[in-house]
Amino acid sequence: MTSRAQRDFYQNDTESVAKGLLGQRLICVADGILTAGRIVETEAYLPEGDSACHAAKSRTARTEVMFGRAGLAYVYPIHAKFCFNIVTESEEIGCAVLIRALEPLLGIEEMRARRGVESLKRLTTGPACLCQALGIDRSVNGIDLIDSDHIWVEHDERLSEQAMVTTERIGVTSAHDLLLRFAVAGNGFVSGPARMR
DNA sequence: AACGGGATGGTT
DNA sequence: ACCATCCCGTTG
Repeated sequence: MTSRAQRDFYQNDTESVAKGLLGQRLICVADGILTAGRIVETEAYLPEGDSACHAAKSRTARTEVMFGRAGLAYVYPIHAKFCFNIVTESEEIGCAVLIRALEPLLGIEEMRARRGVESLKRLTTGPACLCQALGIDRSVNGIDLIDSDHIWVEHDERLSEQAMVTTERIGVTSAHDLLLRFAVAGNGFVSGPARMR
């Protein structure tokens, strides 16, 4: 049984969506090859009071999709790599959830080929790593996850609060006080202590 | 046109 | 701890 996440799932406050995405499956078809992983780590970027949110700084060509409808993919380049986000809340509100890590489920050999590494642990741990593994690039920006046959989210188990851990976000240089990183407690594919700053 | 700083990740 | 690498927003 499979059920794709619908618009109403994303049309929610960003923190709730970030938590709700934990345990769900991200499916991507790139170059005719399907890869998938279980979402185990996310971060929320809020429309208000969050100086680390791209949309909070400026509404430009880069961040325009963040102001679009919930369920759109927001892919931005950084350091010659890409990060994958899902837009949340309402149109004209700039916010999104960053997907930071997956547990590989399908297409693992293709992930290895794309990543150029053998280690299962290193395939999809880290936002740019999972993009490379799934074949997510600039062309994914703006795709609607609700009706795309290229990339979407399927519901799996809904995690309890006790099954999650909450921490500060990784790599941000402002808004350190906000606890907006969520991960599956004890999951080995969550980006590790070495990256906790 | 020039400049500087990343929501990174791999290496030393 | 360092830095490769490049895009984007800002400034001049």
